[in-house]
Amino acid sequence: MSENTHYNGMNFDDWKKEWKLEDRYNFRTIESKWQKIWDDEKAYKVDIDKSKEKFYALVEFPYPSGAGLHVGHPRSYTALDVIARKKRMQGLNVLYPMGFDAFGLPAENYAIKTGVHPAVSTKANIETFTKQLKSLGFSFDWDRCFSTCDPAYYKWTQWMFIKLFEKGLAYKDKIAINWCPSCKVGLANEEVVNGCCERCGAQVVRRDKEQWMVAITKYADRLIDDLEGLDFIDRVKSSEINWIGRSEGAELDFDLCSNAGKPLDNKKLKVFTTRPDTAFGVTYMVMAPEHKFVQELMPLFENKAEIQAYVDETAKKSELQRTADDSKTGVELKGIKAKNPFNNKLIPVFISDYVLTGYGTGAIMAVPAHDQRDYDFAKKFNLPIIQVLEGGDISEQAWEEDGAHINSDFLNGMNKEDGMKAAIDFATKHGFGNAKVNYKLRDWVFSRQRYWGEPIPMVYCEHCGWQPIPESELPLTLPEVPDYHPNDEGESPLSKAGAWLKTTCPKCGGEARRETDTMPNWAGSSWYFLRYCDPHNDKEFASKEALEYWMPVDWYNGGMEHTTLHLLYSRFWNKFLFDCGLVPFSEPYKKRTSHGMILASNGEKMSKSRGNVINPDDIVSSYGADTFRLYEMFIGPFDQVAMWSEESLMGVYRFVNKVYGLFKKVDASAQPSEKELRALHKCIKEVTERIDQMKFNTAVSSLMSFVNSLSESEKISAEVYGTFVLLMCPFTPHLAEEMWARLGHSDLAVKAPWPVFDPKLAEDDVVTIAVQLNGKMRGTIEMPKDAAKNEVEKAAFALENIKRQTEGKDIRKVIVVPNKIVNIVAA
RNA sequence: GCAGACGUGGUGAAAUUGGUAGACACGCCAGACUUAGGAUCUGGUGCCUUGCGGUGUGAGAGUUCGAGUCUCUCCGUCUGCACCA
Repeated sequence: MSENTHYNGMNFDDWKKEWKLEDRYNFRTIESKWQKIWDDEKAYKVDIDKSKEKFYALVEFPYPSGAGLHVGHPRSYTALDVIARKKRMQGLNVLYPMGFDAFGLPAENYAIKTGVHPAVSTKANIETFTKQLKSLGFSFDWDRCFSTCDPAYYKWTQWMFIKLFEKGLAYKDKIAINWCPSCKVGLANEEVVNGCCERCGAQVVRRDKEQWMVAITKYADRLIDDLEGLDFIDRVKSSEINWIGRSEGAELDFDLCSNAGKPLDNKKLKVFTTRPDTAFGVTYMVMAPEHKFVQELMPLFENKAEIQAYVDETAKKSELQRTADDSKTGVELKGIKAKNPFNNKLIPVFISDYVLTGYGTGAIMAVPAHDQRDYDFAKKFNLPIIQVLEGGDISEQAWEEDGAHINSDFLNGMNKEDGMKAAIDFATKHGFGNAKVNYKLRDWVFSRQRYWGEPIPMVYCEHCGWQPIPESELPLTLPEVPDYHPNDEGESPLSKAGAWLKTTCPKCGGEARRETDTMPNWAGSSWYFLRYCDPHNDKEFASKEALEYWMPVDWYNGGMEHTTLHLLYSRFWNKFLFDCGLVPFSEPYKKRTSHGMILASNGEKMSKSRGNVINPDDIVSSYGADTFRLYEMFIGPFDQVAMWSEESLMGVYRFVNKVYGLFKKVDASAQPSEKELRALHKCIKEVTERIDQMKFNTAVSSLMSFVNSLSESEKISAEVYGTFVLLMCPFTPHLAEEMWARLGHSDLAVKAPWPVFDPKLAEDDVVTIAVQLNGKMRGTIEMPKDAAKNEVEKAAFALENIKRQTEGKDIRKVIVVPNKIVNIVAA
């Protein structure tokens, strides 16, 4: 494209003449014009350039739903677009990519309803999303766009799964999983919200199933510890730490015995406790009803029927029912006792659903004096309560605070720290326990009984067990199936794929059967940021050179709701690849921020059912992309929830029009006044700083203030207006580009250098100093910047108000804070 | 219960981190103008008071010459996790 195309070869004055013909701000023409030019010129395409500093800005790629883009998406995308654009103008080599997280349930459910292949509907949705995103003028490098459902992409997702398998981190296990009876699919813990399916809201039940698992728990410590050096906002860090839930304590073995105290063979009840030092207060034991000992020891129990009935009842309960009711129920296992290894006392053993099978060992030592749950249980079943920590009134409730040890033999008198150490030492010495760290985090359930996901590249052979398919057979593409319904037995639609299922064992060559489960949609998003570095590579998932240049991500913005899902998974995944020597950094993201949700104007969540959804397309067609972008940045603090307001949007629209209209006053020959220059440089300073601090709302207010300050100017110099236009560019790139061209520039505004402020001009040379009397404001004085203290003091006392009110009073003290305030203390 | 965030006009919010509270915008009031446009422009707008002035950042106390900001106590809101031993 020739240099003059966007300027039609005209000179400045000709442009102005033509412009007069179109007095109104026609955003439709302007925006589509510049979008086409940026597209044609590939203005945002980047390549590795080692002479330049890189900057990798990332936003969470969307799931291309049939509903199209939501107003929440552009809040995040515009914010990082502003940052990316500014960094680009500041001379950095900026990677700002976009793609699609395209596997997932909605496309599959749509297929079940309509018979349309998910690949077809997904492709159509991606086209809609792409069009919508382009209409907003984001500076994505579209050449790097891909979808997680592209075989060329998921080939590598499968390849990485095989790596996980080879390193023993992916394994098949029969576990009680969270089963959604409505979606007919197993869910990861992270996908269960209040005992209900995150997607459909149905109550989740427990179900034993063979599942592929990924051993994320092996990385639990590193996922916590490595947060330390990262620039993540606090609530993200604390959520991750909380979710991983590390607690330090001990594992202790209690011998199970006959009523007479004779130990049963190989039946040691292992418990996890964070307070081994309270062991002298243990008065009974509790196992989860699912604990394997319950069935194994069943012949010994005197009340078999009662026990079995309780076990059955618990199994029927949903997670929600089980946690909603905190009244304590349970059954004693009559016929056995446990022996407390600290004092050899025999104590009763119970089963109760307040003990969870999934945490610790599925059994606890109960210390009713110092744990409210145990206390409630003990009261209900009339069990003894022995206080072992001083303090509180245990006739009322459990004492959960610290106190010196009592009734505890060799621990007596010790504080918590010493007691813990002594108790663990004792257990270790006598061989019944050791220090132990426990996590709430569970291994990642990686199987989904669904069609629209990456096939798990594994085959099962009678002789050789589970084997990965050879790398040469990747990608293992999704087969066609007659229909997409999962069945009630929890078999994936892939089980209907006929001939596809049969294959040979890569190890022995014998008959083998393919895995029919697919991966969760979190799989593809766990490494997409790596692929952006080198998206067309068909030899590797990304070249070492590209990864070394672009990684880590410098700034990643996304939703809070992904903190314990995608963010945690992808950090784990990256660490795993790092351990394999495949990526150069152990943490993928340097900085993580999170945007607040956009609510409807009444403060409710936007939803189809409430009918209060704002469609970005409507806003773009009524007000233009620039107004939309600028409004979303102005709406309020970026990290907080905001309410949609059409009135505020109008205010921003007026401002955009005003900036456009200001061109009328632009005069190529006008010299900027000092006042204008000062206002301009102050604006450059503020906008620059505030973008970096993510204070977009006040950055916009700086732009508005500057325009207000020009209201008295008859003529505006082209230089001042041009600089201002560049400051607008990250927010309103189309308008900026248009006005930049009209000023006679033949280069693109989006490639122009970011304005730099002159510190001398950015600060006022005359300051207004407040004058206080005994801390109360009594007036202001105008002084040159950095005026001498005595001058300032003199001016302060010269104020009428001060003269009058200090008359006859004793001046005790005068505090002068340079350029800020004078406070006179008088009595 | 645990963790995190927060509480400022009629509304969304600012406040250079201890120094003029309410920037910027919405709304409202008054006026100007018009080629009637989703108009635009000018001025005003925390509360009480005719004025002088007083008062004001959830409540209360403290530190300070000076507190929206720091400390303590209490009240309230939102978000995440939650029978996690």
